[in-house]
Amino acid sequence: MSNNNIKPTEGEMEILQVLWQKGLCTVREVHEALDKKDSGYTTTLKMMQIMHEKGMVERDTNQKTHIYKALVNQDKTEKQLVNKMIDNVFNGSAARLVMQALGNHTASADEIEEIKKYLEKLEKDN
Amino acid sequence: MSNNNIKPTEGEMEILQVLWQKGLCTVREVHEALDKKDSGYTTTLKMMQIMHEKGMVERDTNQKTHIYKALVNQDKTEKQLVNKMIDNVFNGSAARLVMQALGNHTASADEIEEIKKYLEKLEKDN
DNA sequence: ATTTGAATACGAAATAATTCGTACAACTGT
DNA sequence: ACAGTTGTACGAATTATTTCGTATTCAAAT
Repeated sequence: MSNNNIKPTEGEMEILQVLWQKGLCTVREVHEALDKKDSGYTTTLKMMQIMHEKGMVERDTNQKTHIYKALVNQDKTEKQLVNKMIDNVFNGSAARLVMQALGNHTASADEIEEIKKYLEKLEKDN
Repeated sequence: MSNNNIKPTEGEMEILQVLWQKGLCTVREVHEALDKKDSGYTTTLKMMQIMHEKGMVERDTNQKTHIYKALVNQDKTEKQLVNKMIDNVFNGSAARLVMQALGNHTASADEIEEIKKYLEKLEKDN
């Protein structure tokens, strides 16, 4: 129960996405990765500053151009969001979420194989 | 591409949840199903009125006590939200979402069986 | 008929999230 | 040294969402 009951906003999630993927980033790198034609550079800057205040990211301010890094844990955050969706949208049924996810965004044959393996492993562990 | 690019808010989702499950509902029924000690009856009422303006629900106003019914499609909405999460949180990988969902909210043995069947069906259809 | 309770309508406050303008600081190249 | 460019800081406007107070309507029970 340690620290985070963090609930990133949608905009924050987009930024975290980039930080998780790239590790260390300047604001500009993040902004470009998001290539939002709809919102300006200072918007991204501001959001990252707010995330810093909230303790979601840390930054190195030794250089003029600051370097940001995610502090919130990716796996934990993903779990949180998925759980929330399961409760919130699928009335607690993980299975329903899974089927919706697969029926949908059609997973490739490889992905399906991978998932099957995963399921077998889960069954063994019970 | 017909009508909805609806993006229900979190509060709206909670209400839709109830409507989908029960079919027809009064405001009070919805409010009670949500048993939020934190927000009052008129809040739920107002939200449902707004949802009506947005065309997410319809209502029968023949009686004093209005009867609401969801207009947005459950399956479609779920798909939308799941897709969004896949893109937004799992960089496009449905498989990653699935594993997160399973590893997590541990699905029962029955659920796992069900999912396996589903996967086999998917494979045949390719 | 009058009171009481349960409903809706509606405006507006409170809160949260996003967006941006503008000022100023630091580096770059001339 | 100075102009131009790129960066951060920060307040404030905008927009979205949630919440509620208050007025009013309707129906039922006294």
